[in-house]
Amino acid sequence: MHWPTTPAELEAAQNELATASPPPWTPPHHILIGGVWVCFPRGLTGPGEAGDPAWAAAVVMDGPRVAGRSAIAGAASASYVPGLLALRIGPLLEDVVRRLTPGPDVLLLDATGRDHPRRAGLAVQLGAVLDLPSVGVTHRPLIAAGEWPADVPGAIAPLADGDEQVATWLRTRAGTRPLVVHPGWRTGLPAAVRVVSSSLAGRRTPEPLRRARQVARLARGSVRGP
DNA sequence: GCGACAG
DNA sequence: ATCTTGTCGC
Repeated sequence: MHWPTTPAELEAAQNELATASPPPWTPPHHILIGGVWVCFPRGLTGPGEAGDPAWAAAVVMDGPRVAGRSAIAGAASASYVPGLLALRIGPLLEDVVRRLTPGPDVLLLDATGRDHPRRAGLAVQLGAVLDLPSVGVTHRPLIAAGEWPADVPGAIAPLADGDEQVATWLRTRAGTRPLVVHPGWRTGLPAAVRVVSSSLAGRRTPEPLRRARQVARLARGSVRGP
């Protein structure tokens, strides 16, 4: 599988992914959890465009330890359009995760899964491309809706598109906005929530994502934005 | 028509 | 995503 380069091609790939039924994955007691992140120049505003400078980083964690990391400098392959995020950063994400050693058992990324116009957000697609269980974590849903959970760590509340639950709010920390957890490739809601909950390290954001963001920003360094 | 819209 | 400012808590 490779990355589509046009909206029509991506939509076709998403429609295919929406009906895929890969073997479900259940997290074992001890797993390596990966996180991947892409950052852009400071000062970049709006949806951006193809060719925007970009830095991607990935980390793999063994419990509290960073077992491996990778980073690359590259360019966005398209502007950002809701529902078509893969066109912008799909290739960068795949590239930087493939350079990660050791390889993770499951991958976290900032993207939706089934909370998507075609039920196949980037969290699903990247997992499929890499043949790796994946979980999406976002600040807000793309199209799903649902009331927030109680202000108690671990509390969840459904996010639905019509009558179908496609993701879940998860209160990772009291007094802070809940995150949206998206089942991705080979993961269901219980597995996705377990993976995220087990990687929090007392923070609002899963540690693999925080560390990947740190590494990406470090790679960006002091490069000036527009 | 208008607003909303993963990053 | 990124920026800015302000506020609160350790």
